[in-house]
Amino acid sequence: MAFAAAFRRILSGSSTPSPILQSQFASVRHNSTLTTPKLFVSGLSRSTTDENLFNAFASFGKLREAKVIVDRASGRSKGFGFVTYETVEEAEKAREGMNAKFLDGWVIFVDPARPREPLPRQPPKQDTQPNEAGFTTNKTIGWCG
DNA sequence: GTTGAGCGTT
Repeated sequence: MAFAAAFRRILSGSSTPSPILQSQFASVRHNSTLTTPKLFVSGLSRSTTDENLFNAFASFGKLREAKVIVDRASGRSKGFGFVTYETVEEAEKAREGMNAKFLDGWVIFVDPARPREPLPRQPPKQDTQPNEAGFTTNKTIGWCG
């Protein structure tokens, strides 16, 4: 029975509203806007396909992509998928509207997806630290004879 | 045939 596991997942509390644990992606802020129109939907049924995901999230905005990740080896669903909207507001509405909701008999969890493709216009600001200091090779060794 | 944390195949 999928309902038992679903309720178990509800009571497990995947979205724990801890004010201390403020992650960049694991935060469920009711008043904040998402930074990406891409949503990560987990808790899907193993029978849920892209069409089910699309039909479940199509009511919140225009979907660019609704994909359920299926295992290439077995060809079945991995139990999670991704939903991409046109705008982040739609994604936010979808997240607030579909988080911890039922889909195909299972409770799904909607969260902002992690950036899989690094934007070519937005390079990760990684400051290159010049490690030149502290490694001055002392060639004052004149005793090597 | 089946059992539940997670971030995908372009």
